[in-house]
Amino acid sequence: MSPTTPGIRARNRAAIEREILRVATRHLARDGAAGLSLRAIARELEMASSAVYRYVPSRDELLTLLIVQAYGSLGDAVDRAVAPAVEPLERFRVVGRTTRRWARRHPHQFALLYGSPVPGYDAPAERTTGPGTRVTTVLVGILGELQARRRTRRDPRAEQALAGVVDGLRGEGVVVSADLLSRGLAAWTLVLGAITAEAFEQFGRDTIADPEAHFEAMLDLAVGLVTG
Amino acid sequence: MSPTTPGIRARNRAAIEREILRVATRHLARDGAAGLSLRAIARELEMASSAVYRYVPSRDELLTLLIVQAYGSLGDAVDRAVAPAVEPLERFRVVGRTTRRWARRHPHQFALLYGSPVPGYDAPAERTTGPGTRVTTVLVGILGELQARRRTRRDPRAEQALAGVVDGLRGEGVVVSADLLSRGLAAWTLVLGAITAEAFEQFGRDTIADPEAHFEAMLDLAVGLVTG
DNA sequence: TGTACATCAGTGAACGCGCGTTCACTGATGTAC
DNA sequence: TGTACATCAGTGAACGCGCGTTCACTGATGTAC
Repeated sequence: MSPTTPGIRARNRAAIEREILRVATRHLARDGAAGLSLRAIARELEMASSAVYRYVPSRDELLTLLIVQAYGSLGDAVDRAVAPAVEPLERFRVVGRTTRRWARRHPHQFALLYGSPVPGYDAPAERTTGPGTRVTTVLVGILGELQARRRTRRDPRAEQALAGVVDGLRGEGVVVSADLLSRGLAAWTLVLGAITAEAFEQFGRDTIADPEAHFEAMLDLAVGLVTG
Repeated sequence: MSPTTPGIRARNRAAIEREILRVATRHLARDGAAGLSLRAIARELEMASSAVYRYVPSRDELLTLLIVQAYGSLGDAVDRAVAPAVEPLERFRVVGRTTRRWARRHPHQFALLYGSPVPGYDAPAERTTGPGTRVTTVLVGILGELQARRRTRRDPRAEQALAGVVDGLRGEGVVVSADLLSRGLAAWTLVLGAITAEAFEQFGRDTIADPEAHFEAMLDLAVGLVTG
């Protein structure tokens, strides 16, 4: 057996690793991050709780894996939904709608990424920031396109607030003025805020009669922020 | 002793109730809602853990008290900061700034009110919605004033999305069009979203060079949403 | 092809921890006559 | 003013639960010669 093809042990290993992650994802979806328990996962897989440690070094590591996976799931959904040919402002709407739909389908995952920090856990930045920037990258691409067909306005305060980011983006080949970036951030903050408000019921249950229509209204106003 | 003046037992009781709430508030501020523990509070007050049950019927009840208290604390801060005479748009800014300052000073309280739900606990609506509407009331008042000096625009989608709310407000003596209410909700969603993003580091640590300037920029754009 | 050894998966018991809540009980404080 | 009784605060032990993690050990799988 050549060393590149994995033996059955390695394949079993990979299969069980997937099983663990699958069950963990289900538990996360049902009970939330705070309720995630290695023992419960082991019980469901009918292994001794100690056996899980052959595959996952600790509960915190597992949480990190789940965060990475959640970012991946959201990133995939957005990438699938966004067709690059479409007009940038419409693309922005699609990103917003897709993120909202994803959040509604995976509320605990959404809370894990965008909600209060999990008590007793802090995400290792070096492993979660990468997967976390995929949606941001799409949004920044949209801003870059918008900038190209726009005359640059100066906004000294935005330049101060976002010093460094504008330069950083230019280093990645995206030219965006501080003014437009500030507006883009506001637009996305509004969209994410609307999703958060809905997910966490910040305005009370059943206050808003038609959540879809309300979200579309928020999207329009968000678009107005970047075009204005 | 007249029945209206409380005896020393009652006064001791009230004092100890305050003590418990004080310690609970400190623990909440330090460890967050998920880490709140009756036993830990009892330990700090040097009483048996069972003794706490003479004052607080359960952990969930205590959490409810803390939520009510947090809403009160935020409401007080906003009321203190907002002088009714001031121009409404400036008042909106003051509400935003005050809420942000409060959130930065009380991050765990903020998470309790506006973050992910506490696992295993759901707030009894009949006791938390009242205290939770104080900031909203101020905002609605601002919208009412703005409406008075504005010609009403019709927005059928907003009317559909917010059916009931507009009528409900009118019942409380506040006349706001669905269009303006929708814009006001967007503005506040943007402000709250910006505070949330900062509190939960949604855009990564240290991405924004000058958070104060950034927040002011968001406030300006939020104001633009209601005037636009 | 067969044998000796190394690697690995998985077990079961244990450590040490913390939690919410209940319950029978003691002793002090208040109340009614 | 004094006495009998009721109320209340507080105790300490216990129940029952769950958790993350470690460790010595068994038996199967893979590897080198």
